[in-house]
Amino acid sequence: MVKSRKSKEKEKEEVCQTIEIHPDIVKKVQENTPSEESLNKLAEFFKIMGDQTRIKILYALFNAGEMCVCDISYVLGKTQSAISHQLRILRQAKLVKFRKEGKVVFYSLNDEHVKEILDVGYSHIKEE
Amino acid sequence: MVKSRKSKEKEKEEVCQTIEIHPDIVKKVQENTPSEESLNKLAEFFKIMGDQTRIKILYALFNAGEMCVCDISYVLGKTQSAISHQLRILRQAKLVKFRKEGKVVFYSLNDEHVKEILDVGYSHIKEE
DNA sequence: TAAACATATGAACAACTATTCATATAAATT
DNA sequence: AATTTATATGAATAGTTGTTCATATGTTTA
Repeated sequence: MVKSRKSKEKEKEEVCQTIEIHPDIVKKVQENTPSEESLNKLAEFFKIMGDQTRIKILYALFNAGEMCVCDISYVLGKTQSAISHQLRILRQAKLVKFRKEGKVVFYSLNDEHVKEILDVGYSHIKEE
Repeated sequence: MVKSRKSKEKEKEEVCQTIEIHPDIVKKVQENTPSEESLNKLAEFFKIMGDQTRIKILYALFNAGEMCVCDISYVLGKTQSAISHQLRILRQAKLVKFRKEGKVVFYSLNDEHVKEILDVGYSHIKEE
């Protein structure tokens, strides 16, 4: 069912004419791609990192080590409510952990990866 | 203006009573945080990674090396239009590059970082 | 040059999300 | 016990985003 348009080059047959696709490429891609569930989780993870407020919270926690909600609100210039809502999301994603001391709740990064990912992202946006 | 509630431990004064914050912590965070512009770009970058379709495209390109739009559509089971729209976003973010050969447009990853970031993200979601 | 094809794109719509506002909970202070 | 303080959370809203549909662009083939 596959019609290769050109075979000048050996591996260049993945052309897509009349809705027919070269099966080798398709197979290769399908085999090496993580499961649907993993891809879901991965997208979900990046989605959580993809918000300015949350990025700022993560950077603040990295620099301070540990901060209470009120401090974060002050530093970021956002309402306590907005910060609390975002902290809940970060908590559920297990990107931050917390510790209660009386009324005050201290948040900190939960994971070595978080800074690592921020760094890789940073070096990407800083390149050119 | 700052009232430290407790000084049992030296560095634990970042408590936030009556809207007053310990200035040392605030200063430290403010000095070490990337510029507003960088944080914007960073959030924007992660936002782009935070979509299942786009993640799948990136994985497919990584595995195949190079793919035309129609191939991608077929592998991901999405319409050509949906894929084209997402490719435009990936293009604008410089995550993919393209090469035209007649009618066909071949896309590939533009950046070493892309796979690196996918990997770091993957190892995060695979941990527990 | 007309038809077929691969890709791109604008508009519309539905789904999602971040913030605000009001209020709840829970701990500390008076 | 009542008040103050720190944080959490539900509901409402405004803004954003991904997909679909229709169509445009540009290339190849007949």
